[in-house]
Amino acid sequence: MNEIDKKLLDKEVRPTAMRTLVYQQLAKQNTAVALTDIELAFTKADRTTLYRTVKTFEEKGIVHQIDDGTGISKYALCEPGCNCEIENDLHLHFHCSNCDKTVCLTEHKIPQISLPDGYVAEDVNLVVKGICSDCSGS
Amino acid sequence: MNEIDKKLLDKEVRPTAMRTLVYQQLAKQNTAVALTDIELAFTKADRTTLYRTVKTFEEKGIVHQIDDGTGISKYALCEPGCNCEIENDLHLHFHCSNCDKTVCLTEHKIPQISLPDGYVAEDVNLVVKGICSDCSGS
DNA sequence: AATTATAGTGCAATGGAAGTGCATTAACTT
DNA sequence: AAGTTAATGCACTTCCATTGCACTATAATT
Repeated sequence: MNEIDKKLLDKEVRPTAMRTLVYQQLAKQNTAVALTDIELAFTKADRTTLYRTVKTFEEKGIVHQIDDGTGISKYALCEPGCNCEIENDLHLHFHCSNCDKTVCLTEHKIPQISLPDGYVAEDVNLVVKGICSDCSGS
Repeated sequence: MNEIDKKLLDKEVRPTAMRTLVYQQLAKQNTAVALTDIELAFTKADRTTLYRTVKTFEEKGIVHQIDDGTGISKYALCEPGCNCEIENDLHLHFHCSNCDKTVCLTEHKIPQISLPDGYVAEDVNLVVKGICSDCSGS
């Protein structure tokens, strides 16, 4: 059994051929990808399957969903350092308005936020928009 | 001429009847509203008109658009303290996962974010999700 | 090994929101 | 009042997310 299947099993996801391939594909990326991107990579598979595969991954904590403000959900593998479910360990995301790519800045943690009385925080989402290093040419 | 029309003119927006009404409606809210909400408040007006009205307001700095992660754009009037266009003066938003309302926490500014080399920030969006004061019952 | 149960996949269709083109109407200008 | 420009309403399109149902593959049971 390969590494990926072990990881899937570890997260209580049955490692089907499709799921292994999708995981592989996600692991290749250095940016967060939209469902459409995955679709393009697997022209033979159905969109619904990919959709549900990613949803399953998300529920089981294998990927995290990113809302970068484009209106299109992006997904990225949860890295070892990415404990999405643990508060105060959330990283921020950067969306480049030039190349339209979204990257996880895993090492950049979101600072503690103070809220007014009565507000209970459960999740924090921080997206910075601008020009990424590839596009700024520096 | 009433107060609202003065404000619209001040922002270089011609104060039509529709626009004045939409402004009025937005001023009534204490939460950010979706286009659908505005639509429901003006059943006689066309959705496109409301859509374009809000777009115009946004372009002219009368309202700001909020992406609270639900995938539906919300809008809220820019308050005197809300200088959306000026960087580092962005406030954060809170989305209640119980009542599904989004509020502007105008007094809570977003802290300065440090980015890796080559990244240029143009806009920052910070949304906290959780339970609002109305729903937490405290 | 055959049978049953469960989970995964593919196809088709729906729904919701955003956005566009064009004709009509209202509002300003001279 | 005539002409120009902006605003509005209607119809339509597009895009992504999501669901229902049938079919297939996988795992469990006998």
